[in-house]
Amino acid sequence: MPNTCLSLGIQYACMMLGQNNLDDMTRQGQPTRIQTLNRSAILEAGLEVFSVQGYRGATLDQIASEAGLSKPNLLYYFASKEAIYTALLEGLLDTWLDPLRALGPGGAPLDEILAYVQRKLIMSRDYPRESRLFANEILRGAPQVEAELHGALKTLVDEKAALIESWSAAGKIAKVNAHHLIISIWALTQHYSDFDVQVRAVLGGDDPFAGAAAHLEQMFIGLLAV
Amino acid sequence: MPNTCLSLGIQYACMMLGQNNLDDMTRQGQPTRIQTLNRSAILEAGLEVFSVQGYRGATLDQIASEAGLSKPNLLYYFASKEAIYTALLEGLLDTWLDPLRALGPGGAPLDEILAYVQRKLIMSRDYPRESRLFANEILRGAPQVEAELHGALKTLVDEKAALIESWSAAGKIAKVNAHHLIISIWALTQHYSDFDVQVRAVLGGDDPFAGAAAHLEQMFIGLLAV
DNA sequence: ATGTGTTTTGACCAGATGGTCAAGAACACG
DNA sequence: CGTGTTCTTGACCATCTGGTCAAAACACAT
Repeated sequence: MPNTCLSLGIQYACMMLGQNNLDDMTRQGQPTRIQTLNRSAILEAGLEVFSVQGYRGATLDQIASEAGLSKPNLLYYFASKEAIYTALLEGLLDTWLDPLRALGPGGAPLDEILAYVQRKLIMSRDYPRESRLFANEILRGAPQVEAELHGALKTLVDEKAALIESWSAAGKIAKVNAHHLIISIWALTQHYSDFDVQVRAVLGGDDPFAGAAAHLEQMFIGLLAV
Repeated sequence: MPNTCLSLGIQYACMMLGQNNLDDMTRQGQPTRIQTLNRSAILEAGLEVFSVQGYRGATLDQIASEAGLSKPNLLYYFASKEAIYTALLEGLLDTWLDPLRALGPGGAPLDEILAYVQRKLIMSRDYPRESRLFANEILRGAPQVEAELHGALKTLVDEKAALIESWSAAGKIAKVNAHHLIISIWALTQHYSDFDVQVRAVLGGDDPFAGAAAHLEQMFIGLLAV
């Protein structure tokens, strides 16, 4: 049943761009066990390949072989190379911002920020491929996520920056430029995943993340303590 | 004179891999005016394209068109795509480390480090393409420069880290992990070029580098002042 | 076991891509 | 001007790459 458009009588779905056969099916009900399995295998493989090679550098053959599927089979589950990439990016920024969302007025200001730094560092340690995928996308000029950067990202950052600056103004932490503070937290934590091979070369045998946790804590205490 | 190997009687040169015609010529004397011009136009174009697209993502056609030359003409000056890329990377790490080399026992310890931070930030501002080229290479796993990372880079960093730790031990600056200090300087400064589009999205209209200079100074004074 | 819908794949295609080559155009220089 | 060298390019090639398709293989409910 290659041409679902006509054989199933759901032509309307085929008017939408970027569709593949599966989009029709999933619209009708739960994905099958095999669909769940293979789609996630493809996304996993795509993450592996895209995060190292970037969008243009990655090939469907690499992804297919990494996923243990044939290339036509890939394209049975995703309409195109771009669809795989988009599926990966979709929601990634969202997940990436979760640690920042958790920063709130609940605890002591300094502790809130230090906890954010550590959460972000742990994400770099545990999800380096996601970090690199994102880094590749930004290096290219963020063609796929630029809208989100100016939308969701900026909104959230502005909100959290306001909170931090209120702490600053109240004398609970040192006076800082809150936007640059947030940027510097990203820079410092993501560097340990994105530049992993350089960091490890420089450190010799030491585990980067143990030393990083201590160093970053020291940095932000020095910057923010009053 | 396409086949220089036989027509000039310098077969020995052709035994070396990666040679092109020009390598034979330049071996014999000064490059001509046109050679100097075109080679640098190609490197400039290659920098422009590789820094955004990465090695695999860049195409000879893009580079040729950016350089205002035909593709066969590119390959008259460089033996292959890889040769262009290698020529760009060659020496880049070296240049990249110049600011660190300049860090020495001459001035007041804190000033030396702060000056290094500012030099590095200025390089990010003035040479963002070089920074991104390097970032792309590292993200890929540094296939072309891994040897240099473990060699020249590590040696220099170890040397400067020892100097910084001697300052630390003498109580002239706070006690810090000097390796992580250097890494954090790289992370913070390079982030402003590599993640430029994200930084600008978050900051709105503000010039990133003005704010960055102040923020980084504040960070490292907070960390290092005794 | 049979039939229906799902999943998989070998063969194929068009366009892109890195690279070659022979011949012509431009140049340097006596 | 003439001539040997340097420079440039149109046409071409093999391979890679994203993507298509029809048919075969499979899963599974009845």
